[in-house]
Amino acid sequence: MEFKETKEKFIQSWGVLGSSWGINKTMAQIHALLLITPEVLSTEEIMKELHISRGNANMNIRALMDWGIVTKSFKVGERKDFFFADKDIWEVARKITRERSKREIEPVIKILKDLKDVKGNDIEINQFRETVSALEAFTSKLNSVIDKFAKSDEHWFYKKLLKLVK
Amino acid sequence: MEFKETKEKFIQSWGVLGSSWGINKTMAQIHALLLITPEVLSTEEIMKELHISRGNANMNIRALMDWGIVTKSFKVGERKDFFFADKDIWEVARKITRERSKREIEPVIKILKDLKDVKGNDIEINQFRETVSALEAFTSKLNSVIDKFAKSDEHWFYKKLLKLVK
DNA sequence: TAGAACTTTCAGTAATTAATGAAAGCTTAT
DNA sequence: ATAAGCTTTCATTAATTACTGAAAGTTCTA
Repeated sequence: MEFKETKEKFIQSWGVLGSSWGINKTMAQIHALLLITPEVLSTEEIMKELHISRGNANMNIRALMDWGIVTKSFKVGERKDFFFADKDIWEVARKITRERSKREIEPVIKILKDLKDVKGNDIEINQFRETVSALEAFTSKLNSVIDKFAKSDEHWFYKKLLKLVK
Repeated sequence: MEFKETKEKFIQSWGVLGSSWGINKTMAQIHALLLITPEVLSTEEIMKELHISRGNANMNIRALMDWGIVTKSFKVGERKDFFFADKDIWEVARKITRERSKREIEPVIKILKDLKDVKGNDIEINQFRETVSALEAFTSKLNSVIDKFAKSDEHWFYKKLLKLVK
């Protein structure tokens, strides 16, 4: 297989994985492209490589910067912006994890905490309270693991993981 | 707040959480409804409660059964199917985790394993190989943790988690 | 302060994904 | 064998989500 095809297959696959995890396809593809590119890339270059429009490129590059996994950089004598991705996969995983927890899990925990205070003694309400409490307990626990992960350094977590899987 | 509203808010929130994790809204809502309902429900009842069509209800109930988190049951003297959800949240989490790993993570690992064998010595190809290897290592590790989790009983994993977070 | 080089926005459009409901398919009872 | 009661399918339609590209905005240079 040609390197060009290999590269395309990788970008493509990463896009598919992204969409099934709620990250939009183009965002995942731009990230994939930057991950495997040793130098920085301009918006133009990203547009050309992925055959996407300026607006689309701009929006998704910004989203990647918001997530903290892509950084803007400059070249002397050039006015254009250039971009590169953090190549440390653990760091990337930590940032994504943290960001998604903040956006998706934390608001749900907040709602669950409220809802489990519902008053009443019907069998229906009891079942409700029990389920919501169990979900809240689970989700909070999960979130605290995520938080720990997000703040950890690679070696600490890696050691722990090894123990866990052993 | 009325119990009815509380219930609706819960179903609604669970639907939102579901969509951001690649599980379709209705599927998550039916699951939420069954989780908080002490008795079994028929397709009709689910349709009425969530204001959805017969086809939609049927498709998503089947998906929930495929995932192994909802079960069909019968009532003596009735021909209709009834459904209930497994109320054990840990068990549900295990099944979802396992299912998603199988559908989404494992195929990607397979592709990454192939791609990292790309031949060549350009700086570009070296960066590619390095990134893909790192992703593969990370994803495989993650998957083995998931697998361990999926096979574990609650107490084993809970104890491990406690240690991890401590 | 004019205009070139570049970035951002956003209304309109396209693509994707989910939902509907009528029809076809089963199953059971007589 | 048939019809009632129920489930499943799937072509059509609706809703959602993502993308485009032209125009407006910004920044830098001279």
